[in-house]
Amino acid sequence: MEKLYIYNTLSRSKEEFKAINAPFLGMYVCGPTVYSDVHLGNCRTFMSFDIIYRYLLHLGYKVRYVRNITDAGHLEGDADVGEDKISKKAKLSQLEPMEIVQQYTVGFRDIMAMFNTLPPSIEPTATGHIIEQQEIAKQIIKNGLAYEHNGTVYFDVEKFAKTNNYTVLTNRKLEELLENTRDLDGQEDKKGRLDFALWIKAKPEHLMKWPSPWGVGFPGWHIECSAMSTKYLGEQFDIHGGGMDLQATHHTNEIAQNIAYCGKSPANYWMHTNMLTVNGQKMSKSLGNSFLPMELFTGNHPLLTKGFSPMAVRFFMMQTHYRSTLDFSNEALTASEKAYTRLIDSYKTLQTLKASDASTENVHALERECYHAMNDDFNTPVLIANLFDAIRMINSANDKKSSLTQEDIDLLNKIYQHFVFDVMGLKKEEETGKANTALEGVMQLVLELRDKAKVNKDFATSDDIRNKLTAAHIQVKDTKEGTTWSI
RNA sequence: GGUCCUGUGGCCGAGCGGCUAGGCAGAGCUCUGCAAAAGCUUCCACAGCGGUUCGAAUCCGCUCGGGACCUCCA
Repeated sequence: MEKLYIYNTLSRSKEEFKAINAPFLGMYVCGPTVYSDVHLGNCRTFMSFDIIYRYLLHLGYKVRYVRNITDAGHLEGDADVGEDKISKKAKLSQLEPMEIVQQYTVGFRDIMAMFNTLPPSIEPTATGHIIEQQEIAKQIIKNGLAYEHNGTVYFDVEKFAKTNNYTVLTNRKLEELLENTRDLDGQEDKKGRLDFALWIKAKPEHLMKWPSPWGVGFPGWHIECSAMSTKYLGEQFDIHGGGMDLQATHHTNEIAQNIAYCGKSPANYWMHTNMLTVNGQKMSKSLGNSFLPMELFTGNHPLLTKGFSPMAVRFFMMQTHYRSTLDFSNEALTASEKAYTRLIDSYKTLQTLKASDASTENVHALERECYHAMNDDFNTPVLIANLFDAIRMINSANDKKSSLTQEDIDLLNKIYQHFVFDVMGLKKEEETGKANTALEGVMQLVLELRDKAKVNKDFATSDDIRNKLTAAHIQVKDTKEGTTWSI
């Protein structure tokens, strides 16, 4: 079996993947902060890791995939002095913080399900692990790498950096970081300018707070991931992932915390997904250029001419490698939608193919190429290019311009099952149910009437029916085998 | 200011020393009552200038763009 290569941010190169304890595999991905609707950029990250998760499963690994829900501790504004995002939203909406959390967690899961991403094995929350976070903070203090001041616990970055490489993930020099860190207000309690909070003293008006050895407060943002990854995956596990924007601060601090806590760097492979851009600029909440998934599905957005189905969007995302920026536009989406439709239509054609005695195509080579693409750091764009070769084979055979043996047809079916449905997580978007059954009947009737007109050479009538169906978004195709329709 | 990424045809995007990426759009042909679909063929590239090399989109240098991170965001 071909080896799997993964780009590791730690080494800035592709490395052969070796699981610590195969076939078991632990993967942690930083999840969303549930204080507002997920925007499309988050979705891209989670879809990328969904493909990675699915491919690892396909390869036979027993993956424990942990993706947290940040429901406390993530601050608004400047480090350590801003307001907790969820508390703030709760105040604005006059709701309990946990009502905010519930609302957006449910919304997030709904959207993820629409995109057909598999749920993680464990989806732990920060508020559910306050004790664990305090325990880690205590141990880091005990180990001499954190200190308490006025009810807030800070991580001592400069002390840590004396014996450890604090900037493994970014390759920056500590001195430069120290020089360039902006002066922030209200942080006179810190010893070093790079120090970050493990535990933050709560002001009286703060809504989400818990008792601790240092007084009433709430956890810092970074420590939740250290606590939950350690709890569910152990002190060392295989893969840690997240968006690239988390690399320099969140993940850097997470590694420092873990090492300060137990002397071990948490993950062997750090994977970072690139950003979604709009007109070349990062799509982000703060820039106000973000898209909500629902706006995309309905087409209710100034930059869109129409709505796009979740599967078309998923396909669109996969046409770009996860480490490249993906520029988002109506035109690009439209192109992907058509390509996606061809991919699925071709699968339907495959089900009707008749086998020949001899084959003119090398389907085995194609399958190898598909694996080769995915083994090369999950290269979905190349995988898709290969799948379009499969489409060509299927359509050619359907047109009797080439031939496939039954074995080839079976293998093509297997390729579709493995790569299109299992790994890429695409699915046919055909509604089933009563409404659809009724529509089937109506369409059969309409097409019969049209066929009669055609037989009578009454093309005016047959074209009229077709045009009106087209206007109703029903496409009619006359093939040699008869007339087909699709929505 | 620092760290890093990036510049590929009308658009989106792979490739990262020699071998057609792919998709969408465009053109032609085949099929067809006409369409559509499908198939085949085809047009359109590697920001610029130098260098290394038998050979560079791919490596190196410079120039000019674009972006990310260093403050909240996946």
